[in-house]
Amino acid sequence: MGDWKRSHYCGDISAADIGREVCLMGWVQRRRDHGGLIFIDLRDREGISQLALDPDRDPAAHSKAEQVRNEFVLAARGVVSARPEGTVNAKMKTGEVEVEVRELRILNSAQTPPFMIDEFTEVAENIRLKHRYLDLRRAPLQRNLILRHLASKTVRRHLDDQGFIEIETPVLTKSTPEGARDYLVPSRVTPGTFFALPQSPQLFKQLLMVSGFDRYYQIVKCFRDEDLRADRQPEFTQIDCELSFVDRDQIIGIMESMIAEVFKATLNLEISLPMPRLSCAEAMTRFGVDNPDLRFDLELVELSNQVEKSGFKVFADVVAKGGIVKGLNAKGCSGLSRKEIDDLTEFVKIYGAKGLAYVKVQEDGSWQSPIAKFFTAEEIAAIDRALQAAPGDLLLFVADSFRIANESLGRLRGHLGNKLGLIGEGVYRFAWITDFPLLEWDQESRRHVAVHHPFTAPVEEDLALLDSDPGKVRAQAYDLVLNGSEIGGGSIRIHDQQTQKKMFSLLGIDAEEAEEKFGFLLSALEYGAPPHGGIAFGLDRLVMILTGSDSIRDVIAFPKTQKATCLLSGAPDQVDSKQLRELSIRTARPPQ
RNA sequence: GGGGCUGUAGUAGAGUCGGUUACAACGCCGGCCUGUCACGCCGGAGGUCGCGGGUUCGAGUCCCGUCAGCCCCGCCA
Repeated sequence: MGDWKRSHYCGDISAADIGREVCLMGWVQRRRDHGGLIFIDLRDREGISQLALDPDRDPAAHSKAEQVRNEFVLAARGVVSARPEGTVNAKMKTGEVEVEVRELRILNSAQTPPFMIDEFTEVAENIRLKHRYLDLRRAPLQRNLILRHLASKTVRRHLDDQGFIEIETPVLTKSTPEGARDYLVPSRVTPGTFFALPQSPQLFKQLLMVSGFDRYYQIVKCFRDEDLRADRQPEFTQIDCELSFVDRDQIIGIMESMIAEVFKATLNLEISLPMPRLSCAEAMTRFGVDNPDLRFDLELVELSNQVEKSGFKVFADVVAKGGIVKGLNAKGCSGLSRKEIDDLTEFVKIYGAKGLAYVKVQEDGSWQSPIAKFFTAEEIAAIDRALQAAPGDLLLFVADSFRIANESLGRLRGHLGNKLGLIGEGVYRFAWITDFPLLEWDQESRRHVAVHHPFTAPVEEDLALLDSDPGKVRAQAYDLVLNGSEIGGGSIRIHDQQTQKKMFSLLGIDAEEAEEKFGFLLSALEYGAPPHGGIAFGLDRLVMILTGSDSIRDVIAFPKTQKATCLLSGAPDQVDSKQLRELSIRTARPPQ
């Protein structure tokens, strides 16, 4: 660069700078060589400016420009000038002006990149990931990561304003039972033992409350060794918060105003507060899932009463055995083809449903359906009434256990919302989901498991039920759902040792194991633990929604593939046998 | 662990019923061009059809396996 100093970002020069001498540095987006005149579009993170090189005016700069290729790194000194009449480019932010280059320096050359650094070229994701540093040069990912920064910055400012203190917690910590599979790190100093990477800083932030920090937050990496999805990476970032001497509503109030500020700062959107709330039970009843997408209706209706005495054995038997029948009215969809309905049937089978019954409501209001013949006129009228059926509608039914009927039809609801175009662009619908059950019976392990986590406090008036009917106990837990995606969740925590011990025992963790795995927490609870609670938001998911991304990978600088590998660095990889010896590690199976 | 989709020049695609030398575009290289802006025109180079096996006189195409990427189920307190 010599003694040259950049004066402006490429995207930042405008008509106000006409006549000014500038120095730009950036990458060659494009060179247009007219034999005489050469134009170069120079790009940096803020945008693109056109360099004009005239052989008559500056022959030295012009001849240097002849060697330039895409993605070369240039420094250009010159004068901002108005483009001649008729050559203004209205599509460009800087399209009114150009830089008449007086001096040009090639700061670095570049190989032809494996794909074009532009917005027009679609590239397979494995190639993008292998050359991630080039993909990150492209405008969409630049935009996403800059917006992510803006979101983080807003969160920090808001929480600081609210008296939160940012405190770091260990990344090398202790593996504890419950929850996701841990990533483990062997200890060299204590052979045969392992650290775990945190699934969340849960216990440490509670200990910080015991320490009296009162309001803590951290934007922090968390690690879960589970299979990946479009919205799940093995390492992800949480906005992690914990507060003392507050109740659920205070936490919700602080957090929803934080989220509203993030929307204001990133999308310039006003979110109306307070955000709506739904009990978990109501969400299940109306939408079949505990993370409903509220951007469209298509509500589910339970029809067990209407069909339990019907001649349609599939429905009647399910109800007789304690299951339920639920229906949903796909308004105006009676025109769906047999193939399309078969596809919907396949869709619900993914979630364990055995089938999908359907009714097309004809012009005269009568049913066209394989199951119509099993129902009396009264039953048909009752079902029509419950579903508010009208000519042209398509009624869909699933009969199964409570869990499967709700989940399969609830997922189908989401699928139809997309397929039928019921979801408007730029619409954001929040809901706090509250009153989750504390515990859930797990068939496989024949025990109760925590719905949220083992440190969640029961609703006070349900405390007595802990002994008599633990499945009925509600938790002081809450999730924030946005457009059908869970973007955050938290709870009021247990702050007395006796309740915490009882909770462990309900989860089938005996006193000895509780002491071994969670002894440090149990001890801390004895030394004046304040009432406290908190929440954690998935920053990646939030930014995914803010940027309209289909994949979490598009909001993470260096993401992993579905097989949890990094195509850029080649991680994970074998290590030197000396490293393994030092760690007292021997592998049972060679890598394939 | 399971279900599904995809894989053809650097990139993204076409390739019919199995049949000659695998196409055109963008990019790349060379030439021409003094107001373009995803510049234009002319010419050129570039292929282990993911990999392995099988069927066949003959496979990019059919079959089996395998690898990789993606979507989903399970899993994710």
